[in-house]
Amino acid sequence: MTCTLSDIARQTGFSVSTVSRVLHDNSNRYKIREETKEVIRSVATALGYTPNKIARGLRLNRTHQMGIIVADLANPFFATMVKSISKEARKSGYSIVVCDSDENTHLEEESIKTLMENRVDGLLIAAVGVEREHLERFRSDDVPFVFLDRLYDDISDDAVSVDNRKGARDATEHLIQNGHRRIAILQGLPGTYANTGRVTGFRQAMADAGIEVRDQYVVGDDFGTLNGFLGTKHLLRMEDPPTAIFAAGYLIALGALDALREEHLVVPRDVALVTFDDPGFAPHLSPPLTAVEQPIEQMGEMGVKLLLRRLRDPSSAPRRILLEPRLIVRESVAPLVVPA
Amino acid sequence: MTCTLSDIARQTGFSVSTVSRVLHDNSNRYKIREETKEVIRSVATALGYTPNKIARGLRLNRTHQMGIIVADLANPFFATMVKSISKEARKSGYSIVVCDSDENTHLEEESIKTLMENRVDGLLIAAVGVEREHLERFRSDDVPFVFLDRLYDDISDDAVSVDNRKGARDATEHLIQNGHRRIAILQGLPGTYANTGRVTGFRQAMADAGIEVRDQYVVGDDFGTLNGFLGTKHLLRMEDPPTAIFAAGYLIALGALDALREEHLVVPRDVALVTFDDPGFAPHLSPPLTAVEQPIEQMGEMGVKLLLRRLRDPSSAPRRILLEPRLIVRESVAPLVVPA
DNA sequence: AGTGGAAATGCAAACGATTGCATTCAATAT
DNA sequence: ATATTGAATGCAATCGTTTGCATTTCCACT
Repeated sequence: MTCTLSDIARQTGFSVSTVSRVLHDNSNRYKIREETKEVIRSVATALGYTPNKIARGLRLNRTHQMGIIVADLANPFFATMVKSISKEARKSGYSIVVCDSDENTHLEEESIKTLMENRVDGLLIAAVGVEREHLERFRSDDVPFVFLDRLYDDISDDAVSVDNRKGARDATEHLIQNGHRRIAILQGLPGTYANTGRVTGFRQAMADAGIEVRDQYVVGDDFGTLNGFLGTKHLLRMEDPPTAIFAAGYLIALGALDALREEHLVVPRDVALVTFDDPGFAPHLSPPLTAVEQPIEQMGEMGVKLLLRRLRDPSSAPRRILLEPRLIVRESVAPLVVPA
Repeated sequence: MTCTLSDIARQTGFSVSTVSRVLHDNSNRYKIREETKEVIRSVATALGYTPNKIARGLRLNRTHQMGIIVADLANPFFATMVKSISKEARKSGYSIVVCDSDENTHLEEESIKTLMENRVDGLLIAAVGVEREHLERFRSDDVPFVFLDRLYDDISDDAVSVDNRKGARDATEHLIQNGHRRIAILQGLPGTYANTGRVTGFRQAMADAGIEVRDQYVVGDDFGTLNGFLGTKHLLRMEDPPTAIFAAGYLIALGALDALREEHLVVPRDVALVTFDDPGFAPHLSPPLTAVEQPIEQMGEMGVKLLLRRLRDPSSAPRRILLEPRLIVRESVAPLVVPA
């Protein structure tokens, strides 16, 4: 039996308007006698009044909900991101409606449609990232989008991501500084924002050090574990195998680790390994994995802030923010020992 | 410029009622001429009509949103659960509003309040699980609760969890069958539903095998990594250290692994290790970890189903479902070799 | 021709809030 | 005494739907 403003009005003898003003309007535009405020407030708590955001949303055209779409909630990366979004959104009185697109463009489109029907005030989206036509179709000035993690180069919305190039460069330089020259990269899905950045950073670091990157040292085509496993096996079978490997994602690194163990190679003694992305369990692997940590929480937080800013000031210029990742050195890279 | 039913009505010359019936009512209670249906539908798509669920929610007193509260979204366990909830909910046209209580009773209460204000149709909650008074306070027949994973023994709502006792028994029996007698348990937070069940299962298995469990073999007080680390260190310092360890959660197991490595003990040669909970990376640890896998997806799915059933039929008897976990044998347990 | 009934559609109230524009009343100023 | 003012409150429209109850039209049947 939820109670409404008019229930309180009836009980107190005041009008619905007055009750509404006492309970919800904190701008001091209306003068209400202290005494009546008290009466109304006490009756409200007595009846257990819970404001109806649905009704308010209809009237004000603001639901105080934001929509979130991520490509895979079961991925700790996105889960952590959603957690930080939730925390930041709550601070401003927003709730989040979460959708999982399951790395599927069609479900992504469905999700957008649903969120639009729910009249969310804005949308944070970590897009699947291959196609984008369906995104354009829903762009409207009414409901702002903020892109997270997975960007499109020429998109004109607010966006937050991580400097993939920088992270990859740092990781690669770390290998180079440890004396490695024959360095391979296990890449993710070609054409995606993340992969392109990471491969580019890798190449830059190699070029800066004056090392040629051999074509056969660039292997893989997917961010999954199996790809890391197969890619590593492939590398190890070469007549001139690499002494160090840079994995473009943590699942890839797990696959690499499996392959190396299966070949009875010890990390870092026989092969050095660095990975992009630093999942929580990385310190507990053996050896603890050297990894590029992404500022995930910060990304979620910034995303919410950008969205809130746009809701306040819809005409402000869109911003694109690149956060800095950080190389965390643990024990999976050792100086190269040159065979005597 | 979102378009409404009345925009379509104006364009087509029909009344709002008729437009509404064509676009949303698929019960054949009203007869509408085929021809007018077509006209209305085509104008609707031409104008890009998006139904306003807020308005509809107000009228029908149904938002088609369900609220989810989990204790920690960054925990892969809950992330996976939310993912499966999202999938199952979408099938029935429901969206999910997600809150993270951060293992904090006060935030949990706040979350419930927010979700109530949002007028979600029902609530799925993986509770923090120590206190419960705040939960009772919000119990109402209007908004049904379904408890997930973390239950209270005497609660009268629908609930789904996992058979912790059975899982712990299976794990312990596996150790016993491998010849172990001196078996320790690293427990989680005492007093929580999960911990109690797991400890009980452990004790049952030991009792059934006629092995006495020594008090000093039951250590720990928290589900975190540090607790696993410290607990293991403690066990290893004993004059009569255990030959096998059962960890009540995966973070505990990670800590145990760290401690064992630090002591230069090799799993499973020197110490056997089983854990409750089977995170995705368990197969990639060295050694691959033998673990009790929980049917997480199924739990989310069942939770949604229970909630939907109750929404359809509010007076049906509450059900409490216990799902079966499954021991996955990998390589962290070996037969005990008795020193000659 | 009159009646009954079905088919097709419209009217208007309701859901619970917000808010511009009255209205009432008392106090102060002229 | 009257006009002016401001404080305190109420009226009623509005947001976009849904739906019970008309209403209109038309056809079939006696």
